[in-house]
Order: sequence, then structure tokens, then C-alpha cells
Amino acid sequence: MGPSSENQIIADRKVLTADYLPNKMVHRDSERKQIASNLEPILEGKSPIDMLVYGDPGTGKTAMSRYVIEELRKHEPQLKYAYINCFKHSTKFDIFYTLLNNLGHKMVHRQGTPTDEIVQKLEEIASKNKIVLVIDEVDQLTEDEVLYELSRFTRAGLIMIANQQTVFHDVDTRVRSRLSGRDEIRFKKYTENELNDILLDRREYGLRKNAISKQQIRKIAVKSNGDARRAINTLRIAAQKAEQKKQKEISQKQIKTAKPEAIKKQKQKTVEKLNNHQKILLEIIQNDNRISSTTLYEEYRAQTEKSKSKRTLRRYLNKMENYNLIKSYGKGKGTAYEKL
DNA sequence: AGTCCACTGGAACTTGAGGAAT
DNA sequence: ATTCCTCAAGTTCCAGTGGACT
Repeated sequence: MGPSSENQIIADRKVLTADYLPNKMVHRDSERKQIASNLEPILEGKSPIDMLVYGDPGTGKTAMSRYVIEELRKHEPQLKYAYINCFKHSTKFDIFYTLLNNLGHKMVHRQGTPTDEIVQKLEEIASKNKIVLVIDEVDQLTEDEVLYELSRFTRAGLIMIANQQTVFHDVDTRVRSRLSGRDEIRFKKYTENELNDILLDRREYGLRKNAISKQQIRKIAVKSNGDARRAINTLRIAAQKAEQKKQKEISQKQIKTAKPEAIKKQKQKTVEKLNNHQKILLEIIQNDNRISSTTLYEEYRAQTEKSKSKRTLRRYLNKMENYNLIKSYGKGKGTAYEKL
């Protein structure tokens, strides 16, 4: 949807989404160069350096990875890349299958195809072509095997993205040694000034003139806690509110109410990824301020028809803790869960 | 300072679905 | 058709852990 003359506030909505890739990244210059120089050997047919890109949410890890790859593609259109989010795809088969598909090789069949065959196919492509693999939310991986296989593709660029630097601490030594030559790039939280610049950039391309003042932009930057995703979402939600009311400018109140909505929306997105059993668990936990493992299981069983086993619940709960929906306290006898 | 046992998480196994081969 | 594979998701089993309670 392009700009419409009827819109008073929003000129281009997609510019106001966190996933939008601007044609020039403001800030993070040293990180950009570092990623680029690690990948550059690919252009000469040499082996690139594997990378762990880590930092808090909304610090530009994924965006910068994509940006650098797009820049390189301008010089080398042959360069292809595949992106996978381990939050959505966590098993070995699923990951390699999706990576292959993203590289445009859709000949493999969904079922009845051995995983090894898919891995081999990807390895073949990786050795013959110039490719970069972006593995996002690598901390959500359940099988070390995936990292082991990926690290074998020495000709392919490998960018692994995580929140914590310690993501590889408990993978087995075999995998760790394979990844030992990796470069680690930290993305710090944005400063207020940096966020301000980012928002000004989005304003220029996404909003109409005078839709929002510099002071208001600054206010959003200050309140976003170094998180660009949150800042951009806040700007968009405020803009949409003003647009709906057919105003010419965004009001103070709309900015104020946009932030909690932006946070809430983000959480909702996570909850939507849960299955019914997981949602019931979450609901039970949210209705108590602290619930013991045993009580939680009993209540869950009371509420469900075909209840899952305790072991499965434990898996669910771990997953939800990783998603930052709940928090567990203690081990052994007194384990309890709380909402976040 | 020791026993008890609720709770954890790894590993092996089962189930069910679905494509391929016969 | 049916047999033979594969996979994801779940279950069963159990050694290990560490809090609670003596």
C-alpha cells in the first residue's frame, strides 16, 4: 500500500514497522564493518568467519545482518542468503528444510525425506555457491546437532544471533570447538540520541510533514529503554491513533498511551505461538501470583480433557520461561512459577 | 549432617501421520 | 493396498539434585 493523499499523518506505513529495512542504517557503523569484513572473503571464494551477534532485543542485530548482506549483494548479485528463526523452527529437520526452501530449492519433499539427505543437499549448495546463513534466536535451538552441521559448511557465511553471549556455554565440546574460531559482536542498547536519530529517519520517510514534532520524537526515544523495536512500534501506534481520528498532528496523549500498547502487542504475538495446553498453563499461572509445581499440575489436569504428562508440561514451562512469559523459582521440592 | 522425596531433565521408546516404493 | 520409511510430539523411565524437615 503506497502513500495515499487521504492520509494526514502516515505517508508510508511499512517504514513504521520494526521489520522494515532502511536503505541506510543510522549508527552501528563499527558493527556493520565488522560483520561485512567477516563475510567479505565469500566474494573472493574464500571461507568467511562465523559470527555470534548478540545483544538485547531491539538493538538491531537482525536488521544489521540483513542490511550488510543486502549491501554485499549490490556488489555480488550471485550472493544468496537464507534466514531462519529458531523460535519458530526448532528441530533439525525443520531448520534445514526451511533453509533450503529459503535458498530457492523446493524439490525436497516434506515427509519421508531423511534429514541427512537435506543436510547433504544444503552442504552441496553451500560449497558451490556464495551463501550466507542467518540463524536467529539461536538460543532457542534444542539440538546441538544443528550447530555442528552448520559449522561444517565452511564456505558459507554463518551469522548466529542471540540475546546472550553465553549461548554456547552448555553445548557439547565437539560443537564448541567447531565454533571456536567465531567472531563475537556485541550490540549494545541504543542510547537516547541514537534512538532519536532512528526515529527521525523513520519520520522523514514514513510520516507526513509536521505530523509529529522533534520534541515528541525525543520523548519516545527517552521512554523506549534503548529498544528500537519498541520505539518504532510506539511511533507507529501513536500515528495510527492520530490517523484514525483524522488529526493533522499526533497528540501528547496518543504518544503516552502508545507505549504500553506496543509492549502489550509484542507479548500477544508471543502468546499466539503457544498451543492450547500452553495457554491454559499460562492462564493458571497468571491467575496466581505464585504457584507450586504440584498445584499447577493438578489445576491443569482439572481443566483439560486429554491432559499431557508431567514431563511434557515441564517442557512447555521451560519453553514459556525462555519466551519470558513466566519465571520459575527454586529447584527440587519447592519449585514455583510466577508470571512475568 | 542425614534422610526423605518432590522435582528436574536426559535418553530411549511410542504414536500417529504422511510420502514413496512395491 | 500395503509395506517401508521418515518426521514431530509425546510418554516412560530414571539417575541426580537440592530443599524441607528432622
